[in-house]
Amino acid sequence: MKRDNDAELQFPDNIRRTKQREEVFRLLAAASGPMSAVDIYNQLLQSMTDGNFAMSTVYRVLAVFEEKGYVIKSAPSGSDMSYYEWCRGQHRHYAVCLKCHRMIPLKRCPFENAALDAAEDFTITGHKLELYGYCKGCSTKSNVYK
Amino acid sequence: MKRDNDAELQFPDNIRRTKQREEVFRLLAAASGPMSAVDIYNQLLQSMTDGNFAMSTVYRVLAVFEEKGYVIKSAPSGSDMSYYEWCRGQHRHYAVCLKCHRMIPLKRCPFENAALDAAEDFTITGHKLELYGYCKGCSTKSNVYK
DNA sequence: CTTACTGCAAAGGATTTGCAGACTA
DNA sequence: TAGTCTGCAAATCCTTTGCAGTAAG
Repeated sequence: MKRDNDAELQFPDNIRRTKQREEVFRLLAAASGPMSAVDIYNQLLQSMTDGNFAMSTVYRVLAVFEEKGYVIKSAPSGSDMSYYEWCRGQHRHYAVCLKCHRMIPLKRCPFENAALDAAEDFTITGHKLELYGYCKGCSTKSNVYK
Repeated sequence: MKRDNDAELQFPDNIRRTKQREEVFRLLAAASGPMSAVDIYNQLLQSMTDGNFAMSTVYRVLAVFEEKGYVIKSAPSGSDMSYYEWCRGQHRHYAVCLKCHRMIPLKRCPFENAALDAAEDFTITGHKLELYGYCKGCSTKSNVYK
């Protein structure tokens, strides 16, 4: 059931392998949604009982992955930091919970190949869609603010 | 032709009037698209020949406007700062130029009231859509990167 | 062995906050 | 006048960068 995401993902072979990069890759490959640099850093601190990890290394590794096109970086409204996701071929869209900030992937892109009569004189190369609201857990807790 | 945006916009009467707030309001009301706090600050420095304006005041005024629901704050991908727009009733979507970062408003929301079979167990309260690409001026300059 | 990568610490840029004085209602 | 708002400067938070040591190919 999780074969689509797990089994096929491999560390890219046009990037120098280091322990740090492999660790970041492993986390992103196993993640179900985008992670922040801090998320990654904290998880690495736990799993890495040996050497130390620097926050700056996380950012640098992510920058390399993004530059090579293996990682997508995004900054949802409401949160003031960036989130990173391993690129699994086709783009993804998310429903972002206004309370816990979890990003829940949509099952498909609501646009597909529909011709958008968007702005004139504009060459569209991509798009980003986020739905905002409350996830199952948060919507039942009733303390919905703003 | 510009009546829709200009003539009807008025300073909200449930907010204390100060010169600074009126100035920020005036700029946002006259703007054709979202402005950053720095944009606002710079324009204010020019028009305000008398007193001084503090960057922090701009942020505080914007925060009040947003809190009261008069201003929408957004953070497009590619830029690392937020943009603010006076809320004109219905929400807007934008085409964001990857080069000059201009945000060009779309003529209509591509969703309208279509039922999105989005994520299950998720209560949608809003959404955000951005198209990325190149505006007329930038696409003809051919130096398209990334 | 050479070049690229990492950890550490310090720097940067956008945004926020503490505080005393200024202004609105 | 009472309470809110502002300017200034310092502080935060996330992210980036300089530098010297370390590891990959």
